[in-house]
This record gives sequence, structure tokens and C-alpha cells, in this order.
Amino acid sequence: MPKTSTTSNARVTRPSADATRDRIVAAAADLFSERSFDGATTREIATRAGVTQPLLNYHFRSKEELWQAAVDSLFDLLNQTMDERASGLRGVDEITSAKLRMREFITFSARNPQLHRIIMQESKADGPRMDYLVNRHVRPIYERTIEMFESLASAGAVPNIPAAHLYYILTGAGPTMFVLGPECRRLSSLDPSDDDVIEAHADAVCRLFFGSA
Amino acid sequence: MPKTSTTSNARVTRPSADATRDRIVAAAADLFSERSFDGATTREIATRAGVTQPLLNYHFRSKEELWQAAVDSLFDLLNQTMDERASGLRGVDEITSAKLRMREFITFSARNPQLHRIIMQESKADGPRMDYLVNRHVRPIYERTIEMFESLASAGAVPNIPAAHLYYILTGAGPTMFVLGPECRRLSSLDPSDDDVIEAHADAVCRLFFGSA
DNA sequence: TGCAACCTTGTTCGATCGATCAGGAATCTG
DNA sequence: CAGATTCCTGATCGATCGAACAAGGTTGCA
Repeated sequence: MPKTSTTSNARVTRPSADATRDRIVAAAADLFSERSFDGATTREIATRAGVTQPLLNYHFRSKEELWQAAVDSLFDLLNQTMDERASGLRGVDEITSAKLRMREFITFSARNPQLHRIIMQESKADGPRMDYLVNRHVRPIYERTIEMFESLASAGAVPNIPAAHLYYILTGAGPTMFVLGPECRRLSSLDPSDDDVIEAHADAVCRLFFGSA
Repeated sequence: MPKTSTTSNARVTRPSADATRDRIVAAAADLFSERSFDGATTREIATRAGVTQPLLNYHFRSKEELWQAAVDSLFDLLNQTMDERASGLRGVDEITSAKLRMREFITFSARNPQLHRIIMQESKADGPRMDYLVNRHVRPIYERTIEMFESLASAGAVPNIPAAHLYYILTGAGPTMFVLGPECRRLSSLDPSDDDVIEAHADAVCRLFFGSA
């Protein structure tokens, strides 16, 4: 979608609209992830974004479409982060690269817990929103992760366990502490938004997968 | 709460009422866990329980109270299952006992994914329902698990990692595959309700914690 | 400068939610 | 068997939700 276009039927989008649209999407990501799709009201999203509620139906056809935009923005950020990390690791040996990308994934899930919160929300039962998540975003990530684990296992770098199990162990062990951040703050003396805690958690998960080396 | 009591102010509860009450609680646990507190409607819970909607407000003062009853029943089942397992393991050495109790926990989370689905729902943000969960149910389990991991770590049975991290690794790595069971069915060729798959997942998690022995 | 399209708001609608109430059916007790 | 209590249902209320609509303000362009 071009920002300023003068072609025949294209709508001219003004910068101010893009900015408020982004604020709406960010507010939606926060509230959908904390309160679930049904628990987040369009009025509360609008309030957090600093606009009025009918504006959401101007920028997005429906609540569902706003949810999709929020999900898209979160996955775009994840993919961009992981792609940049991967391209920075060109030439590095496979095992070291895998360790560092695993750390990057865990760090991302700590700084952006909204994404895994939404996945946890919507993938518990079949429905149109799970269709969207799986088909559009989760499956390609799953496929790449499976390939990575199979390669690591055949190289002896991680235990020889079917890759699908390793996938759910990683996506569970890594983000859960941050998905349940508020609970973690009450149960333990750890602050899951503290960089040292994030680092320690990434260390812990990597150690379990790759051994204490 | 006695079933039949003739003491002064006690209400006499009939067996048929207990049965329907249990059906309502079970239906509520299913729907709250799949659809979140706001997403589950009292009418749908009533339909699944085979009763009419006003009956929920006869047995429970409010939707919140019904949610608490559902949560209580799930934790009661977990605690009973774990207590029975522990008492059957009297005399067994600590490490073997810990392995087997960890397997029991993972198996339970596979057969009763509702519990962790609800925890994942409500512990993402502060609120009265998270208060109830943490204060009434989660904290004692957390404390016991921390003690277990600290003892195992000082015995060299698990990597020397702060116990709070191990707690969130276990509660993430174990149940996530079953919490996201419908997603897992679409992504992989595994059926997360298959006993062999559950066994394999428990194997995998225990291997990561205790080593490949 | 004037006009046309875009951006934003106030108001409101139909639908649906949780909860209440009155009344009837079933069960227990004396 | 009769009276009282418990269990359950149909009808309905006020509140709130997502969405639509009309109207005004703002911006960009000729």
C-alpha cells in the first residue's frame, strides 16, 4: 500500500492518518493480547489510542479486520527481527547460529509478549482467527523451526527427539515466563522485563537444549 | 459441604442438583478455557450442560462465581492426582520420584488442558481473577516446585539454573503442546490426545531436564 | 483561493450479554 | 398424604457491545 499515490483509483492517504492508524493497531495489539478478542472492547482500544470509537470502523471494516492488522504487525516485527539476525550470521557455523537465533527468539518474546499471548488465546480451539494465524503466519515459522531442529539433531547438537516436540518445548519454555509476566512478578522475585532476567532465561533454555557447554 | 443435612440452617441439597451442578461446572471449565472468560457466554455453557441459562444463576451467584467453581474443580483434580502419585512414591529416591512426578504433571496437563488454558488466559494481566488464581491455587504449587528444583539442582540432577526459570520452563514446555492441541493437529502429524504422543512428550521434557540417561 | 477528498467525531441502532423475577414441577419431610 | 422446600424454566430487564450514519473539520491539489 503506497503512502501517497496519484494513480487513477488509488486513495490518497495522508501521513496523519497513517500515524493514528499505527497507534490504533498498537493499542489493539496490547488489548487483544491482554484481554482476548472478546474481552477487548473497541471503545477501550480507541481510548488507549487517543481517538474515538467510530474511527476504528473508518480505518478497519470490522473488529476482526483490526485484529488481523494487529496480528500482522506483530508477526512482521518478529520476521523482520529474525531475518536481520539471520543475515547478520551468514558464514557462522550452524550450531552457533542456531543458538544465537534461539536466543534472539526468546529475547523477542520477552520484549513483545503480545504475539505469544495472542497465539495462546486463539489456537486453543478451531475458528476463523486460528485459521488466519496458522495459515498466514505460524506455519512457515513452524516449518523452518522443524528443519532447524532436524538438522541440529542429526548433527548431535540437541537430543534426538521428534522435531515437533522440540518445537512445542521451545515455544512453551521460551515465552511462557514473559507471557505470564504479571503472574511471574507476584510469584517470584524476578522482573520479567529486566534485561538480566531475560538473558538468564535465554541462557537457561539454550542450556537445556544444547547442554551445559 | 454435606450432601444431606438436617441441622438448623443448613440447606438440604438433593443428589439430582449436585449432578446438574457438576455438569454445569464441567461445561464452564471447557468453555472458559477455550473461549476465555468474556468469550464464553452463560447461555452456551447452559446449552452444553443441557440446562437453561437462568439455572446458572440459581446455582451460582454470578458468572464470576461459576468461573471460580470451575477453576476450583480443575485444581482439586490436579492436586488430588499429584498427591496420590506422591503418596504412591513413598520411599523412592528423590530423583526417580521427581522424574515420575514430572511425568505425571505433563500427562495431567495433556488430559486436562483446560487448567493451563485458563491460567494462560488470566495471568497475563492483573485483575481479580488472577488474584484468585495466584493466591488460592498457583502459589502453593509454585513454592513446592521451586523447592523440588532447588533440591534437584544441589544434587546435580538438573542444571544449576535459578529455580524460577526452571518453573516457567517446565510449565511452558510441558503443557503448551496440549494447550494448543488444535493448532498442533494442523501444524504437525501428531495427535496431542494420543497416549503415545503424550508419552513421547513427557519423555522429551524429562530428557531435557535430567539429561539423556 | 476554491474545491474535492480524506479524516474525525457525536449520535444512535439492533443485537446480545448477564441477571432478575414470577411461577411451575419435583422431591423431601412430618 | 399434605405442606414446605428445593430445583428448574419462560419471559424479560437494563447495560453494553460492534457497527452505521450524518455532519463538520482538515488537508492536499489545481
